[in-house]
Amino acid sequence: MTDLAEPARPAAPPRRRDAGATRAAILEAARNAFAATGYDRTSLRDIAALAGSDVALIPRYFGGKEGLFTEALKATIAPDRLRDWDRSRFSRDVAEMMAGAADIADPRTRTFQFLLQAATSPTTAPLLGRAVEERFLAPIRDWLGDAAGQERARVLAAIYIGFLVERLIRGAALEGPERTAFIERVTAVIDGVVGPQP
Amino acid sequence: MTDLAEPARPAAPPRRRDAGATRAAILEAARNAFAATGYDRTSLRDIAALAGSDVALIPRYFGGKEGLFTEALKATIAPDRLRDWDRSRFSRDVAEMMAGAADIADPRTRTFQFLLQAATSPTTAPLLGRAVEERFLAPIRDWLGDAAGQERARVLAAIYIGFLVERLIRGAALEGPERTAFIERVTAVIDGVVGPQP
DNA sequence: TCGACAAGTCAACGCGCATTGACATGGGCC
DNA sequence: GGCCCATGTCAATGCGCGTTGACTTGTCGA
Repeated sequence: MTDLAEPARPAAPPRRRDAGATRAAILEAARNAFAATGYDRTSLRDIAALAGSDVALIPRYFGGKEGLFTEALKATIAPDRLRDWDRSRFSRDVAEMMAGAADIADPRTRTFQFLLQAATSPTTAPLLGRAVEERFLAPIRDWLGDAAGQERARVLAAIYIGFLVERLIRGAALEGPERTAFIERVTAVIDGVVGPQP
Repeated sequence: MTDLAEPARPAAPPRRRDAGATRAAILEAARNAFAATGYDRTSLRDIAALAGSDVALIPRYFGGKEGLFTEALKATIAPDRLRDWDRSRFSRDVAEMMAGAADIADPRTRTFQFLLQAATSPTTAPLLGRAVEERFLAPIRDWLGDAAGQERARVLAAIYIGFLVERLIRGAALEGPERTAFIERVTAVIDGVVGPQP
């Protein structure tokens, strides 16, 4: 984590004493750090350094590491929704997204990594279940808009999750003809589930 | 982890000095413990207690925690059954396996949990990647036995992982018509990837 | 039977961690 | 302008971890 910890924010506006801003900075740093390295391998010292803050503030503001984690999880689950996809390009868009590098810069990758970390803990797994329902299943279901939408949405979500995990494991991005073939294949698979573009 | 550590093996035959058996007991305990709580949250002391053994033996026999984990992974991802599968029933078999994956008593569930845990820790993800390539992708690739085998195997692996995650998140086992519909859908998806039965 | 060596035990070390409490200090309010 | 509480700093504490090395004990071949 030391590589992440160093620069913090080189020429940041010298934040003055502002508990709210400090809290927010810590929370943002926590979301990134937890997503990148997981709960156990992320130390409060890392987060504090990343936020340009002091370690001791974290137990004080969030009641401890676990408190910070749950709050970061809430902040991650809550806000944005699935963007509006063009249905005629849906499967190909999704396939290309999946083929993309394990790009840490992509906020979707970060979010997903974070959520998946949460899935392995019995205490946070229900949170993930709710997040998936809210962020994936419901929008896709509405979007499919037919009777079988529920179950097809679930299959689609599973495939989506599967490819993201696969990317997580491999680390490297797909390139060249391998990438092309991959996209073709995934497009076909998704079309098989949601139906080809009408 | 203390709840796991206590009983060890109540009325087990008093194992005498046998390095092979001790090694095996440690490995078995490690597979369970890693699957249940993940790499970071599992201590060697937990594993040793679970195996009714001593902590110091683990670095000695396995070269350290990572060595133990790698070996446990290898023991878990065994390609043994794959070659026995009847190709004409392949997709349906896999689909049914996925439908039953939430059953805690099923040893396959432990495998799933183990893999998911491994995927979400940055330390273990590369180890998992190597193990999956060697023990999962390569056999399936050979089994499919055509030029596109590599990429289809990867797609299949991703789908497999995705459904296991989905099952783990939801927790409850599938029942009745929901289960039937699930199996039908997954079978169709897999057929779409590996090709329908020839 | 007995000695040698493998197998198992035990205590200790160093390390990194989260957390604590005592201390310094800035800035809004009278 | 000066108090005083919210805000931030710092050093110290205790704990659990993986790992090490010196030790004891069982077992098997000569």
